Amino acid sequence: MAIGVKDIATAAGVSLGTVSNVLNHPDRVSPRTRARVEKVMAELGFVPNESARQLRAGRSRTLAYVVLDATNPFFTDVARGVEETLAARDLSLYMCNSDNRADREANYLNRLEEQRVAGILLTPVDPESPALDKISGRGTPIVIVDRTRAGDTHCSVAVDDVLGGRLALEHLLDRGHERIAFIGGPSSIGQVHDRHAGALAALADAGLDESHLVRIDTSALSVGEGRQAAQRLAGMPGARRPTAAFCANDLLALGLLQHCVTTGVSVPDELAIVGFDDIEYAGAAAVPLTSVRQPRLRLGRTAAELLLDEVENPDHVHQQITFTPELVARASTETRAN
Amino acid sequence: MAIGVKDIATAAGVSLGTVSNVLNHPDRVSPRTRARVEKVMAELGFVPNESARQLRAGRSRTLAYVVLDATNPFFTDVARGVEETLAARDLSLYMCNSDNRADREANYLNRLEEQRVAGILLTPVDPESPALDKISGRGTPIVIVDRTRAGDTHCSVAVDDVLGGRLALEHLLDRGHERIAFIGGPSSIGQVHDRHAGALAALADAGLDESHLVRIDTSALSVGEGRQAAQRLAGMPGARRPTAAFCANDLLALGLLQHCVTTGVSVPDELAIVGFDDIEYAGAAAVPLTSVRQPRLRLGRTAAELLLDEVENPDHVHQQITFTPELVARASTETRAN
DNA sequence: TTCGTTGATTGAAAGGTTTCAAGTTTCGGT
DNA sequence: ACCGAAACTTGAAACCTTTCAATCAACGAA
Repeated sequence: MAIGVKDIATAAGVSLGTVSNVLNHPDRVSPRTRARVEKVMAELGFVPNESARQLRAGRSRTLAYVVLDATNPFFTDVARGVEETLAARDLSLYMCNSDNRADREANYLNRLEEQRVAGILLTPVDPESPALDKISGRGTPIVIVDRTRAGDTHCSVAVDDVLGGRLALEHLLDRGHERIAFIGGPSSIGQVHDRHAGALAALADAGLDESHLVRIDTSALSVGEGRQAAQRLAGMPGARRPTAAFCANDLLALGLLQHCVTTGVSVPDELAIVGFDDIEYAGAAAVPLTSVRQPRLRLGRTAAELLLDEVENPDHVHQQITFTPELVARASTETRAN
Repeated sequence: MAIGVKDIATAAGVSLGTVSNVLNHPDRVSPRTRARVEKVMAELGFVPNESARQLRAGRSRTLAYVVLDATNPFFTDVARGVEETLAARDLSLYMCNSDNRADREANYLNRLEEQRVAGILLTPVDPESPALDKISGRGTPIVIVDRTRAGDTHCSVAVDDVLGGRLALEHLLDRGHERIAFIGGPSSIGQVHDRHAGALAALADAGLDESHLVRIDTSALSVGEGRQAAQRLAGMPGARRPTAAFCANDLLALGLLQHCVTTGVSVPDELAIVGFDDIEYAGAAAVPLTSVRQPRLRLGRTAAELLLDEVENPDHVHQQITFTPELVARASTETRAN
């Protein structure tokens, strides 16, 4: 059924090798035969079999980016940065969604390794997983995105989440808040852990003890979970209820904000809110959201560059790059003029 | 360097065939040898070469979804629906982003066909492109998502965009608006065209001529373009300025809204806004957005089911499924009580 | 003891491409 | 007309699996 190089060769009256040359080394073939072969290929609808090609030639023209949550605009923006860098080269990017589940991530990594992709960009569920060493040890380069990893076994591109957490909390403390909620979870997510740690550090620096940061745990970093957190917050007795919330990401913050707005809780007067990521929707929210901005596109571009270098450059050396986050203050934490 | 079945066979003291059987037909092999072979595979870090496997066996366990815009939450939600359906089966989904560019779409489709993926879900730049017939004609099934196509050459799952446009406009007319902006573009995007057509139809039904719908063209369906459209709107002389806007999707609507809020244009009093898609952020916006809801997850699930049927079922027949959109009214179009 | 079964294992062929050493053609120069 | 070099073209081997017909081993039945 399927047309192969052999059929093309026969139909065009040339040898297999020539057909292959038309495909891979057009310069080696005389213009006339090339034209003839190409015509036949078009007529017969020839589609080279990438499996066979890759099997024989050993190379691959696809990369993959395995993200924690494809529905989070933060990650799709990073992906856009990756694509920008790849667009120049003749490479394709497949995006895979681990949905923050180790089993799904493992599945995808397996598949990608079996497929012998040229390289993998990964925002890992657990950056310390030994599976990563195994995979890159066998020859599929991995660049870690939005996380760092102990040691210099891999390239990584990340943002200083601890600093980010610190910035967020300092901002709230500056505005006089002393009972602050940290909304995020599960804490197994590294980003959540680091941002929380940064918040605690800021608290300590301000001479306040940990009791000033009440932790509200969520089961995911989603808008829905943000809404639920809002209910829990609302259920607290007024005296103990926080006057501000630092959310581990913008999705949570948006959910929280939405619930406040619909239930008539005034933001920022009754509750100030800080998010994290500064996704595009943060500034457009009911009350424009103060958020800790990460250079998303840049993250993606840089990660892609590192990966390409590791793929193409034989004396590549691993690099850990860390970007600095930046707090963007908006209405959700404004103090009323008085 | 790389370990192959041959190495495993040697190390385990069995034949190639047996190693392959351990992989593909474990029941055919005695428990004892199976254990031994598996042990050796683990020790040597054997990773089957999918290219070779696919070349010989002819099957593939991956599907792909080529979307128009990976940063649009609408599409990632559809993708989530797809993944839900695929999760049960042992299949992987690769997401590719055409960014609404025909050349990138063609590139991806090419690659995917060369890779011999089991099937493709596609939200096409141009559903009538003959390329689609060629590809599916050669044996790679394609299901069209969020668009329909003349004829019954493919399965498709879509939402009635014309009806959606009509609903949006009827809603605005009901609220007394008679100078309405249609914000969207480029009109080469089918969804934009259909939604506009629906709007025009509603206008006609109301006995108003086309001049009541002023078209503001955008170069993409993004938040940024929405902000720009807002500026153009603001630049119009008061007498001719529309009192309401129907945006071809929620991203535009959010951008428009954001600009209004920051420049002090009151929504809905000075400008009522209707979006399309009802993405998660629509309800959480500065002014909660009235929007035309599409059943996103259901769209994805259904598309995946159709594709699986086409892949697995020899006497599959193509189906065109159309869902009905639904208007969700929120504050952005509320009429002030008076 | 031998035969027939069943179950486990084997080994060669096949799948579609690229590679590369070897062979053939072309062409300018004499 | 002939030579040598340069330009093309060729064909077989190799890439790593899976498949399947054939072989082998074991074991219960006759």
